[in-house]
Amino acid sequence: MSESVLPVSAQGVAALLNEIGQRMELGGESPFKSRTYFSAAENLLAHSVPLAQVVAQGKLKSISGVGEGIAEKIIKLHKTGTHPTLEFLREQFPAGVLDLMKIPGLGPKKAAALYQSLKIASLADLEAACLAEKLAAEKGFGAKLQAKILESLAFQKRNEGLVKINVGHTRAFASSRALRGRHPSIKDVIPAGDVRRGCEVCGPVDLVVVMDDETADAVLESSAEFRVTISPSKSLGAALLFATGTDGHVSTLRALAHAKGIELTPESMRRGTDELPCSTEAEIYAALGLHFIEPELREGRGEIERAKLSACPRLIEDKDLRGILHCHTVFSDGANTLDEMAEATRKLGFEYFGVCDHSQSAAYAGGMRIEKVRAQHALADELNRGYHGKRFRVFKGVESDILEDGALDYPAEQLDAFDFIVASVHSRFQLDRAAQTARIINAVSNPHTTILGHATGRLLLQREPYDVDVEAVLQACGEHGVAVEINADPHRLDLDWRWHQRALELGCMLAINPDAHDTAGLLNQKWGVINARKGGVEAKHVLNCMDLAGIEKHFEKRKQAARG
DNA sequence: GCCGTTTTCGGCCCGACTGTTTTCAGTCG
Repeated sequence: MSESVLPVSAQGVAALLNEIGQRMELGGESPFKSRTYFSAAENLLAHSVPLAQVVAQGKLKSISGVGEGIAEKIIKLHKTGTHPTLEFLREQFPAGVLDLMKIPGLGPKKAAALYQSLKIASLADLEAACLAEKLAAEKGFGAKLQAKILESLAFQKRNEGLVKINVGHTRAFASSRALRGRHPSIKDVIPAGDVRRGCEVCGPVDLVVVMDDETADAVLESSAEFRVTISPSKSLGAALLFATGTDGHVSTLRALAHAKGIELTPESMRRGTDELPCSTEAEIYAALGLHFIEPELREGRGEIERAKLSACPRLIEDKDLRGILHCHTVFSDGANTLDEMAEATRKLGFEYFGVCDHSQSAAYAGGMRIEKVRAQHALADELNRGYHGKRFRVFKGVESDILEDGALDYPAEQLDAFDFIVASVHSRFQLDRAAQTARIINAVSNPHTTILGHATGRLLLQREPYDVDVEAVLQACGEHGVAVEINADPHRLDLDWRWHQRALELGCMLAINPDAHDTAGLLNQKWGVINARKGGVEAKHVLNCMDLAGIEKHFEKRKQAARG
């Protein structure tokens, strides 16, 4: 390592502040103190001015949650990548103890206790202790927790090597940029595989390197997290097709080709000794008598049979979205104000912004009591007066908790004051299937409900969906005219794309919602669009592809119906 | 550690569940 360190980015500094906070928790510091570090990190990330500029201008303390002490730490972390306080804390616990806290059921107290009593300093240590039944014998632990930990370690193992779509994309495009400079004969590097198919979780990076100089192959080697296919331009279509997959899709295509006397390989397409053109995938599908199949649909789920009969639908694209619904602000657990969020949305070219802060039961997320709702509505009215004539509107929404019995979180007269309502489950995940299903059906049967939020509650690679009869819920949404959310947060992407077609068959509209907690989160929309494409969704199926006039009418119609 | 003052220290987001206890601490959302 060289002495001169590049300034650490805001993201890097935020990660280090979070580490300080976590280590303070482990050390038993006041939870208020560690929480300050977490919120400073969050607000630093949400701050619109570049960190280097804020530091240079001495304006760190203008960031909420940053005072004298944390400002000094941010400066040192930014300039050197560390801080004496952090180094001191790092001496108390090995890094592996932080990993323990990622296991559900293990918080800072329990993680610290396990390190101190059993010297558990990694997930491997933890697993060994559980298998040896040592954990259950510890004070404060028991057989149930031990079993739950083993289960979640197994869950992690199943998902080993997988990353969420946003990380997958960053990785693939960064490696592709890096490779491009590697050799002068490289013409292009195209991410394929899971990334190109728009999968919600991605395995190793697949790249197709386009180069016509075959002697240069040796400069590129595949590895465990990296698979490279080298292809000349003339057979790029074939190479891309094979590298994109899935195996199921490709093997069905090959069988189809075989039946037509065509041999299809990653290097070529031939009929007997005749080379057929395959520089694009379109040429290959055409030669096989198929309409072109978009990469997102190539999952071996009947798409080839459908492509024999008709062209694939014009899948939704980013530009089809006209507005944004379901976002948070400082009125609950968001980091930006309502006007910052609305203005950022308008600048992205959208026609409307639907604010949906948490409802009163979500106390942990700063859920709004009725007085706070009134204040937000007054502010929204004021902003809308300012937007008059600018073809932009703020809609007064709310993300209402679905209570245990399926009721929404405000009395009916209050519900009536909102323009629209996203109803979501945030508690009681462990209800049995029948109760959970009945609860959600009850919520979507409420005439005030406009959209069902994150229908299954899954957190990708972190938490399984709650046990619910999705078919029955979608059927109820269809019957009651409730749109089903495709939550575009890359941690969720819920409703799962495998259910999208069924939802449409049952008469549901879909809504692609970013669930943004700051202005940067508005860009989540792109993951939602990719996911919807994977589900075969078209713009006409999506609520927020309606223009401003259209959605005003939709909300108004539902409100009239709710008033009966 | 920050914040906002009833300007110098007390409050900070809190209620419910879960598994462990044997009356509650820790975790979670």
